[in-house]
Amino acid sequence: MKVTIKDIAKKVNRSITTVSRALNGYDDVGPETKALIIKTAKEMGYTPNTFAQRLQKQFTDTIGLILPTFSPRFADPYFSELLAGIGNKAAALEYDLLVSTRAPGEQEIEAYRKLIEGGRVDGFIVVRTRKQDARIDYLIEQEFPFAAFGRTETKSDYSYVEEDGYFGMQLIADHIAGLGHKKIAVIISDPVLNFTGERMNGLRDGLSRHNIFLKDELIRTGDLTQKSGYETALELLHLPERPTVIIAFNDLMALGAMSAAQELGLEVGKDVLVTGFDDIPMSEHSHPSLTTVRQPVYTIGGMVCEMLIKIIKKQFEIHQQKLLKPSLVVRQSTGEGLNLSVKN
Amino acid sequence: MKVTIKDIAKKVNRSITTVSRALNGYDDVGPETKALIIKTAKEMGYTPNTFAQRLQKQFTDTIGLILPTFSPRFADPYFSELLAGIGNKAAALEYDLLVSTRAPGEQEIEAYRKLIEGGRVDGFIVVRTRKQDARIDYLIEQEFPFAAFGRTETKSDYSYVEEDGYFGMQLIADHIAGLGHKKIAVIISDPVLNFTGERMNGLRDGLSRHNIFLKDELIRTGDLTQKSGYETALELLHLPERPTVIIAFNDLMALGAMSAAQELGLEVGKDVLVTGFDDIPMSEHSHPSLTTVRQPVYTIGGMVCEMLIKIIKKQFEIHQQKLLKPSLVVRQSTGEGLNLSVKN
DNA sequence: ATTGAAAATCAAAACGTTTTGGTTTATAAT
DNA sequence: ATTATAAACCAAAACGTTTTGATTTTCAAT
Repeated sequence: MKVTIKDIAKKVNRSITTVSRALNGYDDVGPETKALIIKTAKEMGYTPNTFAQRLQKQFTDTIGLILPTFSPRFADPYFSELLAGIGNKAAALEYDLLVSTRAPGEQEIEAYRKLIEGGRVDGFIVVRTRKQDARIDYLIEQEFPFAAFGRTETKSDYSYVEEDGYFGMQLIADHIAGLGHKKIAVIISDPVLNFTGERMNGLRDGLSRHNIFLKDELIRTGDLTQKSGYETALELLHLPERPTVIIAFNDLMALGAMSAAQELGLEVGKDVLVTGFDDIPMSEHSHPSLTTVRQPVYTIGGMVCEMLIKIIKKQFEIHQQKLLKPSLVVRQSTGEGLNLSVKN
Repeated sequence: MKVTIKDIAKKVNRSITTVSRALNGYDDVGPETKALIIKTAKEMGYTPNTFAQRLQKQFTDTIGLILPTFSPRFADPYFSELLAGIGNKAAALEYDLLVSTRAPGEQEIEAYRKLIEGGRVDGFIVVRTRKQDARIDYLIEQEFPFAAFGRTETKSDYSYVEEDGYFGMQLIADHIAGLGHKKIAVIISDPVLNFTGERMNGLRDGLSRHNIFLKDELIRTGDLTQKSGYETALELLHLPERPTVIIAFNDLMALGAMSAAQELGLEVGKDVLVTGFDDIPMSEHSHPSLTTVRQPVYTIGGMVCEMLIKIIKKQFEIHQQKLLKPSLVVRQSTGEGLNLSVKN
């Protein structure tokens, strides 16, 4: 049988009020009773019943995270790292993390609604924001605490952490332009996602400063998986006028694109350059290694989590908005240090 | 303000008992009152307070998952797919999923203890079992419901789902032996993990049937990340008598090993064969594509989750133990269809 | 001796449900 | 007309906490 506050009260011959107050460090209980209570509580192995606490205190010490699963096979190193970042910070700050997975759409909002109405979480972390984001609209309308990883086009009055995709893509643009390439193909992500637009603008503006303009025909949309990167690149590389650069909007697609190029017998980094975005761990040890934009996902996860908890605790009244400057990581896929590899 | 059962009771002029019973489908409430109650509940947007329910009913409808994070950068597609499998099944069966991440060790058990004592979860899913698994020992001792993905060496009386690593590695052994290779290197995983032993035995036994015996020098331990696969393979390939096959204990390390080989100018699938284990999505679209053993992680996640929920609901008394037969997926990294790739 | 303030303690209410063990009302059977 | 049965309903207790608003005790100051 679980030990309750009542059992302790009986044992030390005090009221449950006193026990509760002693355990919660109030100063209106005598020093020796307090010591005694704390000692017996430990001896009896007392742990407070969370649900009773939460029912009474009207908050949950839990944050919700509903992962948008796009493809059926949701195998993304990016997300597991983000999750670890969020989860570890939450644990450090003594919060529970309630995780759900839901495909974008009607069901998704329903999942948010249920958690809110059931009083199950104190706030949400919203990830992978869309240009028009029903989740954010809903949460703002409900005045429910949340923090987002990413911005939206429409609303702006909420707390978020964002890496500057516009800036990141300019780094790529400068790098590629600096290498003298002009036939540039792009594998973008779903235009519905906010970062797609950001990155696209950054890329366009960056290239145009070097008088390079993208051809519509060379812009294709992938779904952020390696598979789609592979397939899209295959199409691109079969075009009569083959592009010499493929810029992918994330690493997974870039890795897929490299495979496609290699399968066609092209040397990546020479015959065709490939760039990614994210810098997942794989990108450092792929062959060739991938030039990409570093986004410290683990850290970002922690930041968003911390931000949300501060919001929940009302530790600041104006919304926090952090824009992180990513950095360029130049590797072999754009020709860096390729001469190092020698047969045997 | 949140709508409670009391508000509804007041509105329809019935007791809260009746409202509760109507909402829970008891048959001792009149048909029209029942209809009325259900209707007003919907109109007022009533959602029961989960904590009150749980406090009263003494169960939580929540399952716990504590992910063992080995490396600081926890970016593993395998785990995010597993998580999706578990999460979606949990949602389908109306259970919450409480996720924590914790490095193996003292703190880890502490995390289990806290969730149990606080009455926060009805059961656990234990993943990536160790040969001697303190988590499982603890849960058995506490008689707390759980289901594991993986077995242990010591205890056996509990429910689990396991893919047959012994069998899987025999498939690899037969395949490799059939190709006539003898200089075989292995990148194993941490010997503490249960599947390491299983797979090793399968590999040894499989190869010995073809009169092939592994050299100790060619057996190295990695940590399941791509990086360690890369580094270990580099060592192996620099050995005076270079192995012609590298068998890695998971796909991530295999992909790293391929990069290493390629960096040394070796052609994977010809100069050196590489195999993995898991069949993560990346493996199909790497270059060359990776020969591996398919493990349906998403499905397994769902199975373990379902199993646990059945245990919680006491839907069977003897422990369920499922051993899945994995299948071999032969691809280019062991020479399959390599002739297809043509320069331009 | 009385008063006042401070220290220590506690009974009862509250949080929002479900469950227990009824009671009331209507209807049918004697 | 009484009794038994079924249908519809409900008051109160319970789950395990925290909080509110006391009350009691102690002790110093008058």
